[in-house]
Amino acid sequence: MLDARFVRENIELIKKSLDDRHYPVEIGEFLQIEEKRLAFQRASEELRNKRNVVSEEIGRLKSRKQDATPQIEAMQSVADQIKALDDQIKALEEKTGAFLLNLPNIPHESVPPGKDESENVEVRRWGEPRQFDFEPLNHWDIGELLDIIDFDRGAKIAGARFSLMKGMGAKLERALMNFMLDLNTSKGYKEVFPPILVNRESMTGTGQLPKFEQELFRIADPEFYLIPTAEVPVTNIHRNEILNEQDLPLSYTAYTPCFRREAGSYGKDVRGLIRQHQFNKVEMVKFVTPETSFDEIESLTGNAEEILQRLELPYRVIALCTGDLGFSSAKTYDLEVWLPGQQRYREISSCSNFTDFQARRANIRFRRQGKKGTEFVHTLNGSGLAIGRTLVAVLENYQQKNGSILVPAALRPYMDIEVIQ
RNA sequence: GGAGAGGUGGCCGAGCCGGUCGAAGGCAGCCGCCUGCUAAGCGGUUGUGGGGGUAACACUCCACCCAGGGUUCGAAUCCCUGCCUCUCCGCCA
Repeated sequence: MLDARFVRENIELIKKSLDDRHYPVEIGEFLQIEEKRLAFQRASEELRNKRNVVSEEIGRLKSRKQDATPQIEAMQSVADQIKALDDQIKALEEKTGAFLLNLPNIPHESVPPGKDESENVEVRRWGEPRQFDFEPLNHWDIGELLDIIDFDRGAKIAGARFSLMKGMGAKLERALMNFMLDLNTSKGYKEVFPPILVNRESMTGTGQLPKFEQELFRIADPEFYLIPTAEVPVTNIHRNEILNEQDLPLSYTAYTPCFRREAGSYGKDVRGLIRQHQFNKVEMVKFVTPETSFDEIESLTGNAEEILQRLELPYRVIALCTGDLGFSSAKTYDLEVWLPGQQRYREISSCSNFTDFQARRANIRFRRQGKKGTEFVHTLNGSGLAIGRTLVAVLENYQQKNGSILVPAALRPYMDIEVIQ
């Protein structure tokens, strides 16, 4: 969320931002409503001041057993006026609040302009796609041939876009989680294991609600939301808190299952593990001071890249353009891993700087040493990495002619075997 | 699931038969004084958000005693709803 006063005073910047994002929002009304709201607020406060002064006098009179009837009668109408004004203020606030909640973050100046994903910019590549002396298989074929991924039974148990990991497939999944958590904690990230059902406030704090309700699984009674990413519970660790400058940056890593409706993606990636309703992910989340956040996104992305490097999986780094940038993000790098079965790079991580956008929604502040007042922190997060897609990449990149899978060296301590067959 | 207690400032903790309570007291922090040093002692000071104001301070107004409603001229104090914590009983592990 952006600050109401900031929007009031920087309306041209907001217009440009929305334009860059190709994000149509009607902002004409906002300024007028705000003006009205402020005028009503001033009027209401003036009346309250009057009421406070007279009420105090009434108290004094009564304690001296003197008559206060005229004062009380005069204040009755004032109370009514205040109430009427406050009702109007509340109605106006609802409008401006809804408007602000649906306003996306402002892209950073370094974000390449563009209308959609076709104009994203490749920043760098790492590793060479392997040359196969046979026709590489898709991971779903590999998974079924080795009997380590069972899509039919996943569908029987739950439905489409669910799968059952078996034997070495399940173990590989677990090995990847542990490998990533160990690497991240060795880089200074604190491991946490948060709730995966969260309340409405948390979902609003990180920006999933109210705009993206249709993406989420919800439990009706009592009301809970299933997290679509660990970003939600982990960022909300510090919701409504004031942190100390010397404690920043705070870095967390968490493994959680993630749940997504994937509404509107019918027909996309229907086969395989790429797009599931439930998937595992290790996430990294940072709380930093404003002046460091654009350096932090580079190091955060570097941390995610190192996971792929250690697994020796070829990938490229993509800078999302303004038109493809997520709602809450000011800048995002996607990591895309090479999938031989599909002969293309596929997203495996997304690293974003949300600047103070989430922090303002979630009210996460910090105090500078020796200074009065508070500021909003900047929050960042990145997948490090999506487990299911990493497993896909391992299967497809490490497949051998005889149908077996070579276990990447980095994972052998976690797998106790060298080959899945 | 049944019964009860409670949620107050950075922390502890009074107030809770409505009025001068932004809130006693203690601790912690900060600034002075004192002291050969440390400790103790003495005095002062310390929240957040939003308006107005200022070059920036100052200053000033409003709101905030878990959250949201209500009663009242006036609510930390009374009423309702929700959330959370704790205790006992029951149930399940």
